[in-house]
Amino acid sequence: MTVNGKFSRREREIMEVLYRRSASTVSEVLEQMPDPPSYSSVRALLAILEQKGHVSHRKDGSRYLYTPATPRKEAAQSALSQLVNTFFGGSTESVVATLLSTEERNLSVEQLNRLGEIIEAAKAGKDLES
Amino acid sequence: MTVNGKFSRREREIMEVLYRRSASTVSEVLEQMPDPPSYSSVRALLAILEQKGHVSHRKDGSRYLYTPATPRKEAAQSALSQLVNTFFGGSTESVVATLLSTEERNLSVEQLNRLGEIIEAAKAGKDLES
DNA sequence: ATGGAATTGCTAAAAATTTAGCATGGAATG
DNA sequence: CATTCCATGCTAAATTTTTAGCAATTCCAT
Repeated sequence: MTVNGKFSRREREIMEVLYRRSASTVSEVLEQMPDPPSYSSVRALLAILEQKGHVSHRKDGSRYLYTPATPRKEAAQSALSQLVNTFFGGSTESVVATLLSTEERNLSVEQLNRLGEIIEAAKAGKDLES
Repeated sequence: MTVNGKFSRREREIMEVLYRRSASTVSEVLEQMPDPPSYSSVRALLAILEQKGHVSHRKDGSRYLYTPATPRKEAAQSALSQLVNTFFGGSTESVVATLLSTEERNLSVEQLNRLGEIIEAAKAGKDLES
């Protein structure tokens, strides 16, 4: 819900940049934007986002560094559940399957092994509960 | 990129509903919307989305059934990569880890087993390549 | 058939988003 | 220093999004 919520198009674009890069200056945000607007626009949008409480800034010399107000981890979980629900009917399995099958993301054997371990660990955790 | 792209807030909300439910009438979309606008608005937005090529409609008796133009599977992959990149630095492992930790309580041992199998299968596929 | 309910086609207006640009102040450079 | 470059504070305007509502049409139950 966090990067979805009620953001406008540009607001969302900016939030995404901030989550990809963490603390960023206006110019940095601008550079990372697709179909980038003017410098002025980015500034205005950041100000709005700040006023709404989604972003905060601190001074770094003469310019500002902007960061998302809600921590990446939290936002990530929220965005992930949202996505699992809209596109995968809430099925974690489907997500993992898709994640592995997507060609671009061709995983090495080592990576696959680590994923296996993650799952084993989860199973182990499960056992403790019974 | 598909449910992100350049959608406005309402457009995005509507697309998400359509991906959750596939073919839907205007009223159905309306019902599923958070902080729902008027019936009129939904109709207008659907018309715009259609004109832009993001949804299509067919007649069902006297009303229209709307569906997303790009198939769910495709949109899902696209949205997933987008999310993996913005929040997880492109790391599939992190995503799986988060997926399991967020819903660990809800995943049964059987589900975990199936996930393990999915990974084993991917490994097997890998072997064939060498 | 007939009245009511639901749905679409349109058009116009309200609201929100997005953009532009001037004025100002600090930092860096020569 | 003086000048140039960047970055900010503001304000106003352009554009897009979002909403509202009337008229016409179809469907359904009475």
